[in-house]
Amino acid sequence: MKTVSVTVPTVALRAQIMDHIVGHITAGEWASGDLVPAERELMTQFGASRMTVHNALRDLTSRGFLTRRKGAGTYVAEPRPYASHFDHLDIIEEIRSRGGAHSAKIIRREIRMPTKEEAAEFSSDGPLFHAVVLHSENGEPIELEDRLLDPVSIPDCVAVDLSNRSLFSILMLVRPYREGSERVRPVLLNADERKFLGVRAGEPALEIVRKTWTPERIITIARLLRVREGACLIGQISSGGQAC
Amino acid sequence: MKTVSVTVPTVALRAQIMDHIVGHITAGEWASGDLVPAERELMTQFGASRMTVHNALRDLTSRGFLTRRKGAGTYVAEPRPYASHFDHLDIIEEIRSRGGAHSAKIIRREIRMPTKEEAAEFSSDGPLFHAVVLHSENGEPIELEDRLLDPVSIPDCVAVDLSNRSLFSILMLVRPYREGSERVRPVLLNADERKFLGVRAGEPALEIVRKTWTPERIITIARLLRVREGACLIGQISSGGQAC
DNA sequence: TAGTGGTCTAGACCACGTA
DNA sequence: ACGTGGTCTAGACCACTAG
Repeated sequence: MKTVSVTVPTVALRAQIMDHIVGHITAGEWASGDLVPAERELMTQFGASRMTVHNALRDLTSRGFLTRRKGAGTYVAEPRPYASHFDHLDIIEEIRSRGGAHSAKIIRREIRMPTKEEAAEFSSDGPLFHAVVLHSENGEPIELEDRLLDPVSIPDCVAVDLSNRSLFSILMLVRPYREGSERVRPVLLNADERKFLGVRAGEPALEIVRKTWTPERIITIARLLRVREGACLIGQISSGGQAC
Repeated sequence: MKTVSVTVPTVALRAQIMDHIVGHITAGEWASGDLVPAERELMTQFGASRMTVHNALRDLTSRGFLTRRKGAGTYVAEPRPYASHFDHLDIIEEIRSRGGAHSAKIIRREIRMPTKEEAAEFSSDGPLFHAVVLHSENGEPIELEDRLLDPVSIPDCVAVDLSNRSLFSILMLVRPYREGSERVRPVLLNADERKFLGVRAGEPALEIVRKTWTPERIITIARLLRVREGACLIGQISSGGQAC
């Protein structure tokens, strides 16, 4: 006889408890508002300590599957409303992920004084960096980027090479963990825009207006006009789980 | 002398540790890839037990602020690429949130056999529920909804009152915790579509094609044509934290 | 080998809600 | 009064990584 050491595929107790509960929810056996077994009950059911059970339930709560009320109990959460998710906010990344070749042409790049409206948007009378860049995929223009930037955020923004890196990705490096808003709508292009983008009148275009800010101030406002492949946005829809 | 009992605003130790770390990250003092103090070090720094420190770090890891490697250490995570979020996938909710009055007109509602392409999409030769609904806000049409639905998901879908509830919200009730994909692009409308929506030729429209499924099968495919207020989508941009 | 994170236990005290 | 979740401790054993 010989003793052989075997790697037992141990599944963490916490994960077992979480799977057990999520399983019942997604299977529809436990509906929204239903009471979930109490911590002390799950302890005996799984032979786990209270800490383990509690951490499993806390995790599921932060993911949006459960709601808990001190003194009352643990309940299956209401499914949160659906939301759609779009990645690839950076046109250069988007093109690369499709396997295309990106090129950019700088149409304008200057530091100038803001108009009254712009000064109000940025809550500042200081000069603004204004860039207009035409992005192309495999030689075909797909996005016209018109961007205003508070130079305070990127002091050397005038020196930046706009053709290889997008201003967007540079902002991400300098100022991660920010927030913003986005407005998407279909528009008709004017003659200048059509000329730059190389499309004929009547060709539908997508306008994306994006504002991003730090807790203190607006950093940048971008107006993106997209045509051809660029005018098509692909997103994912999700709900229920996940804290977003 | 009298002893007065005071409610001390105790901040949970775990939260203190989390705030401490997130603070250093968002302030830019700890950059991506930097090593974060080890659990045993934070224990002495905060006078906390290892469980408390560990749970704080695990929480921040699940939120995307940190990455951890067993045997190596805890590091500040790379900021994840930006993503934008759109709520209000339900046109009726969207209109209500604007304070508008919703009305709907059923243009088509039938159960019919699928075309070859549709059968392939649904991986089923069974009959499909096909509905076309025109949604209006304050009397003005803003969305033309063309929806195919696998009747298996909602057996009594033919009986549903489409004017007060959207099929979307009903699906949410019956089948929460699903996923889907969404494609958004600007389009030109044909004569029929313009007639229904009451817009003139050349008016830009937004097309949204949405597919949602359970782990097993596709439930529904919807093609939404949006004009006027409906053609404008407002979303939020976020990055850095949060596990999505 | 020393240090790291991953996991778990057994017990404790507290605040809260229900009855 | 009792059961619930919220929080924390002080230990323990393990697997992994690095020098």
